[in-house]
Amino acid sequence: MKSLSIKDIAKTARVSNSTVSRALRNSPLVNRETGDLIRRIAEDAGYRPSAAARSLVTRRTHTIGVVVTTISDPFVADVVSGIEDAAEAQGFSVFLANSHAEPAREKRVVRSFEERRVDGIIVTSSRVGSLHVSMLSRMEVPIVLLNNQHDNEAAHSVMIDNRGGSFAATQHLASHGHRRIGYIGDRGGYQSDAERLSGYQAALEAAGIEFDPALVVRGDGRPEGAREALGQLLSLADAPTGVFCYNDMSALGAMHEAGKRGLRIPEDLSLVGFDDLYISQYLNPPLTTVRQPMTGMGRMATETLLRLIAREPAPPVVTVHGELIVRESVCAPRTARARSARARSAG
Amino acid sequence: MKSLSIKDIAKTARVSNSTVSRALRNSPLVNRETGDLIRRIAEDAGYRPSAAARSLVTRRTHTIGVVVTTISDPFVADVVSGIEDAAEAQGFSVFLANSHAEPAREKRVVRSFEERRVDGIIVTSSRVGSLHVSMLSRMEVPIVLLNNQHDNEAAHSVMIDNRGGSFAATQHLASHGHRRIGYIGDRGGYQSDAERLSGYQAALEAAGIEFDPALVVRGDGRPEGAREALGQLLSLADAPTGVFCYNDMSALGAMHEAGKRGLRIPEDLSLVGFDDLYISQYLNPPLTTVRQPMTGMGRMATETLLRLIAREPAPPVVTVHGELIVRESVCAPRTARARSARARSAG
DNA sequence: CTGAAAGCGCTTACAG
DNA sequence: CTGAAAGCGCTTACAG
Repeated sequence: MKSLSIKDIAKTARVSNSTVSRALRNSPLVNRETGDLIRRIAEDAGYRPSAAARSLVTRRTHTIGVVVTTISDPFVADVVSGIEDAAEAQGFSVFLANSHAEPAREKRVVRSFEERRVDGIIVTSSRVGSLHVSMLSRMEVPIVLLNNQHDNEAAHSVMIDNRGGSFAATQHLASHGHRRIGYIGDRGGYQSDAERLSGYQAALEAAGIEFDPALVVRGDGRPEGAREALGQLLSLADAPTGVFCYNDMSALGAMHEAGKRGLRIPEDLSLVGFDDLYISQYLNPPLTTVRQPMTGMGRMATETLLRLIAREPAPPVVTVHGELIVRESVCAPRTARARSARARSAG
Repeated sequence: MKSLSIKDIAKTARVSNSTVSRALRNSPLVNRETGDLIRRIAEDAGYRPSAAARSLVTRRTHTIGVVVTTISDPFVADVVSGIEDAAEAQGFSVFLANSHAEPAREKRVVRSFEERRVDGIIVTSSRVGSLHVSMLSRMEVPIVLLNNQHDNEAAHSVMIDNRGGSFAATQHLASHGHRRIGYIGDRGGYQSDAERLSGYQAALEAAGIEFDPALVVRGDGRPEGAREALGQLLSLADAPTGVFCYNDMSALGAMHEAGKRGLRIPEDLSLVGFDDLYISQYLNPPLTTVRQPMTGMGRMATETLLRLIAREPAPPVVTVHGELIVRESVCAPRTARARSARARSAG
């Protein structure tokens, strides 16, 4: 039951622990034949060196801690997939922890990562919570933030170019002739939300469209909140004909709400999302959106982190640019007359 | 930089290491005041006991390893969320590893879990790969399989009642008057696929509908495969009016393909899924499906595993029953005449 | 090339 | 209630 130790291998190989240790790490200090013998014995016995014992002396655990709000979020899941792939490729294991944005939980997670002596930490799309600023910067290991929602000069980060992406999305709507363009934001999105709003405004300005604050409403980054937000937009006297949504989940909710109200996408309402979740291409209609390379960003975050762990230089901020993926949720707006006729018959 | 050890705390508290160790674990063997003092000193210093050092002597790491095919799968992500929540609640941390169903990767993952001396392992919806049978049963730690695709008597498991769920789904279609009911399976689904097929057949029989092998086609459990599979079904001379899909991802693909062909759901084609992914309620139309309590199943798997780790008795198999969630993707089939009329105009 | 020894940071009988 | 000592399973100067 009890697993084998280096001593057991040493005994059957009739050498010292030191030699076994060296042989197993393929040290050139060991005689070729002796090394081969030891490795064969270890292999046959199914010996597995204890990572705990090793890390106790090397002071490296080859583990990284990943904190997410919730792994149930498809965006987060993709990011984590990229993180794990990149980590595994370099012999690192990942501890995954949900924080659910609960301060108490975040504290426990950080404590646990400290006790486990993770070599580094990645924090994904952190919302409020206690993780910020002080707690993170007090930590002794490198930290990489991915799409974090608050400025944090203490840590390295991988960020999507929110402004550029939302500019492209909004411009796409404008280029189809939309003049009344709404924005459904995320009230919990902080920095991302502010930046996407700013890109939206810049695109309006570039298109010579006056910014109307009434066209900016906020959901919660999920379908439910977006449904309500779209409702507000549609109750406007001069409702938008196109809407840019904070993310695809919001666009999904908006699509659903529009359907409930008998509005067709894109004929009655054009919609653009942000993220390009896997499912977005299969929606009805397929969603036009700004692609975030989620697994790629997870990979980059890991690469930055592993570089920091190895005390190699790494860029403090890597900015990733989204790509507008044009599908079928945008078309030219209907004329006002056609719209009101339809509204009458639908009402 | 170097983190504090028990010695540092002992020194400033002017007691021995042993006493610090005891105080930190709230041992009743320590004088109340001394204990309080030690705990305060440790707290103020931000001391964190080394999990590695502790586990070296206790032979417990309070970690579990979780192997998934890919965390990008929304079903898997929800399961893992439940696993992590239940583990965290009991002071366990989780190592997450993608296997991507690659045998080489699976071997590395298992080796890594062995070296890290995880206290137990959960394997989710494992497809082929090398994890099965021998490799798993050789392991010295308890293992729990969740919706595993192969019989494995060596391990405990948490399973959805595939047969019951697909029976209900198929029966739901039959009860709406469908007589030509297709099944889009998952060619990589092994046991789950076989059981869902069996439930489908049982429901047909119960409804007095003769089983037609031509109505059974297989995708890959994802939208793409289902699109192709639906194409096969629709090319039949006597195409089905309703289709039960292996999972919601397949239903999403079928929905998309139907839309491309100008078929409306449910008027022209009724669809039922399996899983009840978060997004399914927001599809257009909202998907009727069999709910799998994914996070709950993750929790149960963890609870079973922790029980085994504690050497308490645990049920070898816990079967979870799905619930049919009726939404809007099923209605009565159109008459043959109406259908062919529409087919003509659409063609 | 090899081994004996010290030490990583804890826990836990054992003795007092 | 407290401490000295041994030991968990490794790695790594140090000496040969």
